Amino acid sequence: MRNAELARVFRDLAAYLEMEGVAFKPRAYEKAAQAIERHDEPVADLYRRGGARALRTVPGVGASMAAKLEELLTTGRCAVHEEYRRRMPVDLAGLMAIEGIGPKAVQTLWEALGIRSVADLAAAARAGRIRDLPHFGEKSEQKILHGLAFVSATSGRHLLCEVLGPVDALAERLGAVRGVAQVAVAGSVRRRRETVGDADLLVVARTPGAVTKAFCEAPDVAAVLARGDTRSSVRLATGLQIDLRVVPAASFGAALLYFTGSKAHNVALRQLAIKRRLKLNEYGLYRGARAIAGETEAGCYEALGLAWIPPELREDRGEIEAAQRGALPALIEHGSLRGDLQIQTDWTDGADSIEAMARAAKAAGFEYIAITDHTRGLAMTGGCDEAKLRRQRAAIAAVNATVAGIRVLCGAEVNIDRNGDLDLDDAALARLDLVGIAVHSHFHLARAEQTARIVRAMQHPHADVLFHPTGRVLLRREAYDVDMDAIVAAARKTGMALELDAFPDRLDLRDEHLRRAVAAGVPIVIDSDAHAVAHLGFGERYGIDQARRGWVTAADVLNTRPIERFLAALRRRRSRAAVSPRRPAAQPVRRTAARRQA
DNA sequence: GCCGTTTTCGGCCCGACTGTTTTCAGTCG
Repeated sequence: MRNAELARVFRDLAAYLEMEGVAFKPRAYEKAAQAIERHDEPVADLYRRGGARALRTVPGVGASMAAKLEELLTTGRCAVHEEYRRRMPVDLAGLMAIEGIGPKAVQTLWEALGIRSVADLAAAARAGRIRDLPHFGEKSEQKILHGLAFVSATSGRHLLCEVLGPVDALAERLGAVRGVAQVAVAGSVRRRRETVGDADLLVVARTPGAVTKAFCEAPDVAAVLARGDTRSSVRLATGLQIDLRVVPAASFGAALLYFTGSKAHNVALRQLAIKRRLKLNEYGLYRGARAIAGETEAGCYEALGLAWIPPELREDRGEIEAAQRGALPALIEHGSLRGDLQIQTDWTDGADSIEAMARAAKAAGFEYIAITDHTRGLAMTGGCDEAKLRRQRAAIAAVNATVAGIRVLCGAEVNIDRNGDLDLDDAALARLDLVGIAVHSHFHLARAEQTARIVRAMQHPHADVLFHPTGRVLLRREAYDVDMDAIVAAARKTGMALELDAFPDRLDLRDEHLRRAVAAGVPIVIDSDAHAVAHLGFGERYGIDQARRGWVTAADVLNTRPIERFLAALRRRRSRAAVSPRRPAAQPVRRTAARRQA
């Protein structure tokens, strides 16, 4: 059993206990579920090595939970969980994924209307049967319908991070088949879109039958949707559809171009070809009946008078014109990051210690990191107040003294309150090497108010970086309504950096916002938002991809710089901010006023 | 149910919002 499956059982138990009104236990199960999910190695391996005693080394797992884990790992079942499920056989995770629905709502919906699934809920809401339930009303019903619409609009799509592994594994499997000359991943996966609907693989092979067989009979395949010599299609157990195309070597480049897309990019390229009295399709670039390119992508671009365009840019957002002018950006490369500036530890809601994070970051090749635990406004994480930060400063100094080869900076992820004030006093902020500021509450303010609140926080002279600027969670929560042009303008004016939070379900900023920011000359930082040692690679793995989609170069990113140059940039920003006029007091903002600010 | 540099028993999870209510329950971060 994988960690994610074990965690899921514990999450269910937390929800069932919550329904019973049991105190404290739900939180305990929730915490343990999180620890299991984040645990570096499979908990199953831990058990194999050290038995039930070893299970108790997972934080939040004591005797009772270790026994349940042991039962799950040895029998694949948990009697308590099954008993709950027998009494209330509902899709807990699915229903609770809808915004505004928690354990108690699930219970009411089940007991009053027999709702078991998201589909049941949709039917009941559309029939107007929700509004008459106790503690529900017309507005709750509307909210559920809205939540359902959001879930269905995103369903069928997958996070890039969940797709890369299985797709690469399948590509590797095909590459090992005799007679296969080339394998490539195409489609939106190659363009590194943050979410993908399906994946495309391209193969050049002398023996299409053998490749097709290896593809359709791969271990993860749940269903074969189509099976032919040039095109096959399967669905994995995760629901992801993967298409395979077998193409001749002479057409490989043209096919790769065609199947990488985007559609808009392809249309623009074909129009360009027509202007030159050429024809571009998935088999090649043709003048009359004669192919003048097709074997390689670069050859196709060249014959169209273009430099080769990196896949991340192929969205028809000006990349073709830039390629014509020879003005494509020198995109940031993997391996460019020297620092990671958003890291949570076990001082708040992270899983690992400062020292463990420092050692892991050093091993990953970082030269510096900033510890940025939450502040007191985020009470649920045990957020730091001024005194706790003073103690942490001493702990960080101790780590700097013992761990050589990496510099650990004192920072914080400081909460922005409703008025745009920060929840630490100025003296404490001034002592920090790096002040990240972030919104964690009041997501549903009107656009003008939300924007004004964040802009006001950005004007604080001690603030260095705006963390996860839009607050979105991919496939789960929309970004809050904020005027990004106003945020970019404020960053430009204050010299503040905007973060690309590379946690794979955030990727916040998104591509277009990154592009606007760098066009305005706003510095970017790319962070992992690590809550555990295993997360430290996120910046490198997902952040760089996303940054490339945003036309970002290494020079735009502060944490590509060596530590001294990085710190110098922060100092320049702070001295600049210190002489700028006092921030206006918080006051109700009219829509027009916010627009002028932009 | 877990945990321990005040504790092996007694704390943990708190504040704000929303929608449903006329004083509160549920959800969220």
